[in-house]
Amino acid sequence: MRPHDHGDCIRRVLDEAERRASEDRVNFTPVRRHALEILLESHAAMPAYGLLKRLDEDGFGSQPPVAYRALDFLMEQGFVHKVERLNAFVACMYPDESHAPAFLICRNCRSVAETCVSPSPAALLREARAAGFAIERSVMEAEGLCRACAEEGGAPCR
Amino acid sequence: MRPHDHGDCIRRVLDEAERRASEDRVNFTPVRRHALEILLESHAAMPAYGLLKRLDEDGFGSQPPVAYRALDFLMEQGFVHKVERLNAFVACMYPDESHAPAFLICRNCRSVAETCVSPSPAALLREARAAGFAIERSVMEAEGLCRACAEEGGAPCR
DNA sequence: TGCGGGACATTATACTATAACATTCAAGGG
DNA sequence: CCCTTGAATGTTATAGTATAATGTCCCGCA
Repeated sequence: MRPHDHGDCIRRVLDEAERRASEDRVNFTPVRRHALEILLESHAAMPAYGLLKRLDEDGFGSQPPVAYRALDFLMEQGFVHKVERLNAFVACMYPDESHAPAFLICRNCRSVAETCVSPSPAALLREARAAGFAIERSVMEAEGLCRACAEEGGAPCR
Repeated sequence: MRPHDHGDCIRRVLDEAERRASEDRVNFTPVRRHALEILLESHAAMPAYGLLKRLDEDGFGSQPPVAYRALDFLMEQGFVHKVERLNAFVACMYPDESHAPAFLICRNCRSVAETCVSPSPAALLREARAAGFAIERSVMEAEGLCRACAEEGGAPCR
């Protein structure tokens, strides 16, 4: 992950989410908003039970459905993606664009860089058409080493 | 999934696995081989505990490590892939080629068609390079409706 | 013969996710 | 104003996925 002004980065996404939520008349409740804020704190993927722990500490309840319901909502709205490879969740960096997310997952520090590939890569679309398969969503997950971790023990990405 | 001679399909993959295993001097033990056979029975993804049940019925033991150890081996050797989206496993249809697997996952019948995309799609490689990220493996998972299920209640794919 | 390593057995436990049902509360129609 | 309705949340229980840790067996080899 390239260094960046993370405060800006959070604010930008949060504002966009706020805007989209009110526009779509969906209910951006405190627990949902706070869950998104927590996920935005870093670009690392966070497990559901990690999020739950944070939500609990902040007074939102301690039972699994608290976290999973917030996550379900945020994913439906496209504010959060699940990184299947890690069974963990990250805030979407492009909440304003329709896209098929692609993740660069660092196996060392678990940071997750999201880059969008076009809705679905052309090669895959071709294959799918040939097989008579109708793609509804797709995701790409690549595992490897991020720049910081490759630079030998460099500070973990933020 | 297009109709095909599944007997041939199984034999072909099993032979190739056998060949590769002896070539690489790895130990293709009965439980490992049988696990692969079970996964080859259909192109649907099978959960670890489903595989475990089958292995148990066939006399290979009933504890989770039985299944997970066999799966770990088969994945290391590239004979089996994990479909993260389903927490389930499928036999690889291209055990003789190095590839980044791409899955077309039917949300209705859970059939999984594997198609290989080149080691990593060009667009993603470009993004990764720009971010200083070194990709080690990647996978693409697309969800949708397979031909059989799209043809309204058609027989589930085999 | 002894040793080293891979495979397997066994027990226990950690982690991930959802089902099912009760409660609350706000918006809208009669 | 009251009632209905539905979304959001609270609460309890349980299902499903995966690994840790330790010990045993057996085979190849010095």
